[in-house]
Amino acid sequence: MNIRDLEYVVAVSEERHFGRAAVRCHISQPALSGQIRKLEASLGVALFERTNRIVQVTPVGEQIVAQARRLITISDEIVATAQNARDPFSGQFRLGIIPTVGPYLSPLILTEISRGLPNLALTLVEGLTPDLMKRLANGDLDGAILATELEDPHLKEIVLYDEPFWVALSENHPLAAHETVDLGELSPEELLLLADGHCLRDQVVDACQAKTGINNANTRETSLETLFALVAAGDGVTLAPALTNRNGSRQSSTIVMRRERSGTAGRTVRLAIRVSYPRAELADRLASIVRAKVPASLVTVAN
Amino acid sequence: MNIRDLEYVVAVSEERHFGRAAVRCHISQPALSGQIRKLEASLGVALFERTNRIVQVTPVGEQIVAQARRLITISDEIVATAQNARDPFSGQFRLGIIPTVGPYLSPLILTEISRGLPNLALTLVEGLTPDLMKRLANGDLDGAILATELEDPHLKEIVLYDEPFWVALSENHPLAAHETVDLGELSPEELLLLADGHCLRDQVVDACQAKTGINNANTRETSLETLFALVAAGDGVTLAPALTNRNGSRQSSTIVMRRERSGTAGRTVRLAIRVSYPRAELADRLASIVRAKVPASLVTVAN
DNA sequence: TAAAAATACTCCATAGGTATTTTAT
DNA sequence: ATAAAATACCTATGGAGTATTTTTA
Repeated sequence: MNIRDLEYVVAVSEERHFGRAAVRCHISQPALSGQIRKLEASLGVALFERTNRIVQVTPVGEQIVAQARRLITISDEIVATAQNARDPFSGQFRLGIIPTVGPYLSPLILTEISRGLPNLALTLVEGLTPDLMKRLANGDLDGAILATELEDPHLKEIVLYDEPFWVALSENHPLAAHETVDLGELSPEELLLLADGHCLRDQVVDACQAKTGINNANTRETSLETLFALVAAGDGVTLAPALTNRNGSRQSSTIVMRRERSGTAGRTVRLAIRVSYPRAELADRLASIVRAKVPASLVTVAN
Repeated sequence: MNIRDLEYVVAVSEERHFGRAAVRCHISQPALSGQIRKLEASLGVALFERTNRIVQVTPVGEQIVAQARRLITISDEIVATAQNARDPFSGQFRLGIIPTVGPYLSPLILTEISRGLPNLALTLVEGLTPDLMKRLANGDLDGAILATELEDPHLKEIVLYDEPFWVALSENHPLAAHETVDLGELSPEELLLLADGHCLRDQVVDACQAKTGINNANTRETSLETLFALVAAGDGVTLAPALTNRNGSRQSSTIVMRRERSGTAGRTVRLAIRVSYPRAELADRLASIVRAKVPASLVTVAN
């Protein structure tokens, strides 16, 4: 057996196609077929059932793919450990980030990261929470910026900041005249929500205690940016995380944001990493940069 | 990187000697040196600091050795998964067993195991609890029969049976005349104990509530068998697990065993395996054989 | 018949061997 | 002086390539 062979197995199990898996592994299809075949022979079990049209993973195959993923993650972590020893702040870091944080946080921190960590190759990956968590646990990502609790015991979090929700209104909306808005003053019908899968959707529904009365009519399958455009157009209102605040910006003069009166609605943004991730020092450093660069007027920084 | 290379690293870290590590890995010393050297080059860090007299593991080396151990365990588990799929009851099983269980349980089960699982290559390894737990977690063992709680979250247990403690006395001892013995009737001075490290020692001390009054004078650095010889010779008394019972045996006519009156003193014997161990069916089968073969007159079988 | 995996073969990188040298105590 | 790791050099296994064939939906 061989770590590379196991990577081939994982690739075939994901692609369900020897040719595409071979491309992904940067080898030829016959080489991949041969290695898989030899591994199956040495293990004495068939990992895949293939015809010329379809590749299926056998039940044992599924088990071994899962074990192979764990093994490959450790193998990557050995490389990360070595990298960390050579220079804790160099090498690669693949950072996942959810869509309701990414566009607002990235511009605040990227300059300082490339200034403060010039030898770090940071790769940003935007995705929804469940996908990012899976990829983080898989070893596909080194860290992820999320806004929900981590149930997975293999993951741990570094809290970054608490981010209140503001009410986003058209400037023509009657409530726009007030300094603050009570969530009770919003009608469930006018509340616009992101699609399922966005943690922000659930958090906004929670905050408005609007479990009843919410239906598909409230949902827009778009980004937060597009939702703002709809709000500006008078299509409705929404709750938005503080970092999206654009009061006073020229581009969006028809939208205004008002503080939520109770000050309790909000979310906690954190950096999630695997508990076994060996570069704790680097993760802490990235967290510090975020905490330093996020405006204290809008969010409450941790620690 | 390479799984075999990582095995070499673990071997060198344990032997602290390239020559001996090479023997253990069944390769020549130059081959081992070369592979380690190449791995260090590819990782960019020194794993070992060697002079011609001494080999030391660097701090990064220690981290990587720990990761390598985990990786190798998964690699072995992949093989076990395949073995399990081919035939759940064949292949190898390395079973640890503590010294106060081994000699009494083994003869009861080995025949049935080789009869019921003819294709299983069972290897018995006798050792003290902490050593067996470490080796089990390391992947050195596939299972271990222990009599203490498992704190390690990577391990889980299959309860085998509850085994009461009996009082072992010389036949000339005054209490030998009674059917049962109250632990309060034993004087702390005459109580003989195994050495530290045997879980039975602590359990006996607990059962006798004899924390005070126990000192080195009670301790004999021997096996339970030798302790019985001392008891037979009138050197003292001890508490012994039920399966050691030899009332009526010819060889040891001068020792008698009496039930402990309250019936509460005892221990739970269990089969410990890693939670990630893939051959649960095999472990369960081994546990069933133990439960079936252990005399219900002496112990309380689980489930 | 067409797409995909398997087979046949060739090549070369590298793991591992033996013989020897270097090094530090 | 000696034990042990490093170096030099050689061999052979096996991983990966290209060209081609087989297979089945």
